[in-house]
Amino acid sequence: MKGHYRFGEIEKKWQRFWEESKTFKAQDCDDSRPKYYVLDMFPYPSGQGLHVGHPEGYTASDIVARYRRMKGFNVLHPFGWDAFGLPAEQYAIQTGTAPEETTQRNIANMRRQTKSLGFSYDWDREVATTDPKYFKWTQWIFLRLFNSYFDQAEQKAKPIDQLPIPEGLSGAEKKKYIDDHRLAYEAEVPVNWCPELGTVLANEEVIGGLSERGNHPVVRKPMRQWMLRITKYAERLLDDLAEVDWPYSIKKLQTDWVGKSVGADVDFALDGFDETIRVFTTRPDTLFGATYMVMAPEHPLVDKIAAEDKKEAVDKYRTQAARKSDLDRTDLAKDKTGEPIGALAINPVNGEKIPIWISDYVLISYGTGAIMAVPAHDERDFEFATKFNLPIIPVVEPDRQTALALPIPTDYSYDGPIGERVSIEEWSAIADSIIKEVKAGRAPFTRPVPQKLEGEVARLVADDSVAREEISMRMRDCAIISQCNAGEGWAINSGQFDGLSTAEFKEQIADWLEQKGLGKKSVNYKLRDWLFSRQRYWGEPFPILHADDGRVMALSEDDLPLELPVVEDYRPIGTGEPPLANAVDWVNVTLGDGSKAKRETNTMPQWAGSCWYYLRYLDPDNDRQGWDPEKEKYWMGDVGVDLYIGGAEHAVLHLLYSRFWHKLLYDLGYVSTKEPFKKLINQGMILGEDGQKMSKSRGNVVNPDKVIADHGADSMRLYEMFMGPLDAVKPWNMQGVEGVHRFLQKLWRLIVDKDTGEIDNAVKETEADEATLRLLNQTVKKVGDDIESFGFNTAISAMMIFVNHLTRLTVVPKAVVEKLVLVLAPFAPHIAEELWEKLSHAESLAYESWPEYDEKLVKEKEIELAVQVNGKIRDKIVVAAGASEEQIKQQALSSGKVAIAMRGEDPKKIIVIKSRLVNIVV
RNA sequence: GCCGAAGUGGCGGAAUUGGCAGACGCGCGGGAUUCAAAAUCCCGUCCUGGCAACAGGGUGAGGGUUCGACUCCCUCCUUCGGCACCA
Repeated sequence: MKGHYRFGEIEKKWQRFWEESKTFKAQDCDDSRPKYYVLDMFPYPSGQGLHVGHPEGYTASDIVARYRRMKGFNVLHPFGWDAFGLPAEQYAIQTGTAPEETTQRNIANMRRQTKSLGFSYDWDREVATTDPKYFKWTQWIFLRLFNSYFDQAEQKAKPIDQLPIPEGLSGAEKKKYIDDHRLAYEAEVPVNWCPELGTVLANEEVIGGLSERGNHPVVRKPMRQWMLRITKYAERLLDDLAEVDWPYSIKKLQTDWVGKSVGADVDFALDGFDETIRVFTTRPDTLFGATYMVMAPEHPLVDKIAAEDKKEAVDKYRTQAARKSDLDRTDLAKDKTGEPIGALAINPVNGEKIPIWISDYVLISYGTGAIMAVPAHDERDFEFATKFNLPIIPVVEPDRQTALALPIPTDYSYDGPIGERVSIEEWSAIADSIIKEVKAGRAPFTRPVPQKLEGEVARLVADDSVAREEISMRMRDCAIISQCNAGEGWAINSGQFDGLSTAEFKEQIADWLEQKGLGKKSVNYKLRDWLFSRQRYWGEPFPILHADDGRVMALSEDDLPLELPVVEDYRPIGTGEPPLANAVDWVNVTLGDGSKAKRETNTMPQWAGSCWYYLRYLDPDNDRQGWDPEKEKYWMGDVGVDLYIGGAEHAVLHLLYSRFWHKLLYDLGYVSTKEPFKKLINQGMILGEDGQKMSKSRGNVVNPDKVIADHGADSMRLYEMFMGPLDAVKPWNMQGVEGVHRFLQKLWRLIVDKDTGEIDNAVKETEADEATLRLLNQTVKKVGDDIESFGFNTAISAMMIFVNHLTRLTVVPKAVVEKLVLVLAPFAPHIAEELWEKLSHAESLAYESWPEYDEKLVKEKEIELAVQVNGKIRDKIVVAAGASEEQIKQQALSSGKVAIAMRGEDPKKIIVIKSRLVNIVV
């Protein structure tokens, strides 16, 4: 049976052909064609190999790449390996196998798997982040960070030698000043230290305060770390999101991660001390409601101002708080803890003395590490105040709708120095007095009535709506006090500011504070500087030397790459020093002047290599530069990477870090766009056949090698695209693979004679009939449109419909199947090439023009319209495509079924939607 | 708790963005072919009633807007993903 669809042979044949002919080699700087850069998020080469989730994104990007080539674009479609990573290091610790070796083996296997799917990558541009020829430039970019500072006024990075240095600094001060402005700097920051394992753990390796492996306790321990000043770019990272075409949800995630809040810094004087405490608040309009102050336990001023008799309690609380990991803190979020420190702050707006507490719900790392607490209008402060019986003063009156939604107070009371004591028992008395006032003729108010009061007083003022309103006005403070209201509204209890809206108040109080020298407008971000060092072996070494005299020196560019030393033992040494500290010969360096220095023994995190790989693809073999500026200009053009496809798990960190590095490179003139990735698409996760996440322990992992062996790469590609929308989470179904495989079989049999393997006799050089021609044009249009809008599943469906149509014909016009083969090619390239060859074309179809369609032939000649009577379909009519509204009306009314449904009544209105339906309203 | 996405046949999913709900595929039922099977082809397949023509119901639940709602608005429920005291 010569003519069977032998996908195995065909796929190998064409993969070899593409590889040998370098069919997909991208031409640098070819100005004769528009460029198109399609990028996949490169994978970590794991020992598990490829899983079926990988080819989903890769197939989608490959379809676009192949489609764009046929549309005449010069396409850059590269691939590579994010090859540094923990698993290889863990394997090294367990077995002694060098991570380099493991990594090479895994890359070889995954490269084989990736190639077996027939993706049109330009393999000549393959990169691996672990290759010294690659990480030389990762280190080079680090040096750019180290040797740059951020000019606040111009909002951009500049070379450090342009940093203006204040007059009169000593040599040491000057050096410190410079170091304090570098975008890469060293700092003592707390990390997850596991004494038992003698190592530092990543956050995800710590579960409930214990190490993931071995369940040993983990503590926060300050250690010297490299940090990157990403926070300097916070504003630009937010602003430039407007320039990119990304899913809304990803933009939102990034926005929230940066976490900009606008508010004011306010200085509170201390009773009995010269110092002031600065707080940051987004609600300066609630200053009059600040009834106490909270400082983070770690706040440096605490020691100084704590009262003698409180010191012991304060110390105790601090040690407790220090022992909590970040996780513990959040676990205990519900139950607030704290300790008064016996000092008073003075509220600058009204001179009230308010107590100062410490509590771990205030973070030292955000804002100023101290807050003014406004329990009436902040959930956390409210919780704290009710627990510790602190006063609550409402200073914002919610609008009517919000007030109505507030539950009625039950038994809340407090004994604070400010504000009145309120309890449910007193309500009747208050209500009585209100009613008296109302009867005395006070003006009406538009306030809601607390429901619980209604029963008691409604009787008295049954027919007096004015009274009801008045009562509710008087009760509002009770309602507000009993419940925290974080919303906006109008100022009350706020002196001369009463009556202002929240927005107006914020404006005015900021000016007022500034005038009095008590505060100013201020902006804060959640974003923190990037902890950029790891105590690991398998990562990029820092190109940094620590001289014995304390100087920190960068290697010169000529000394790059700084390669990893060969070591015997991949474990960290017990002190917490990274494994590189074991490599004594590597670590110790004699400088040109004979003095000694030690190399940095931390390594860079996995993010480093993936931050800029899209640039290395532009010029992967360049050993003089990270990339050639001309090539960068050509491929990155005005918009950067045209299409970037990858998993949503990188929505925040990878994309944010990449954007940060790109902006630095932009500031220094190495790249020509503000943003690296113009359009971003996330592929959704593929679940196992049981609808669960694929995992070895569940035994529901689908092996791509097996799918390809059983059904072929084309079927695999087609199925992954046919499953549903690219970004949806969807379960695998092996019978679905067979379904698309049958489609390819059907197409094959349509064109190839099963005995001879030649073109089937039914395929003839002949004119297509009208219906076939119309469907062909519709299919070509649909497939093209769907590729452009990433609707691959419906594109495949359209091709299936067309193939089903063709199989019913006795004679199949050759020109028609040729176009079909061309539109199928991006999806199932192997079978398409084979059929194209059988249709007697000597050249690969990879650069064949995408078929044109004729808009006139896409349109139907006759259209079936649904006829509704009062919105219910009663009949269908067929009209000519160009029929007028009047003609359609007449034809609709002449239907017998319609007449019955109308029951003899006259049409009140007839709605005609051309090419859709007619609705007769009676 | 907050934020984001999504709920459509037995299953994956379509629906020109307010206009014939269920395209296409899977599965299932029936038939053809075959000594038989696989493969292939044809017919059927949202639910209820009916031999049928047909009638009624139907897109997580309830309400609303509209001649007309899977699509827009309000309330609620469920699932998935992210964040976690950020003042």
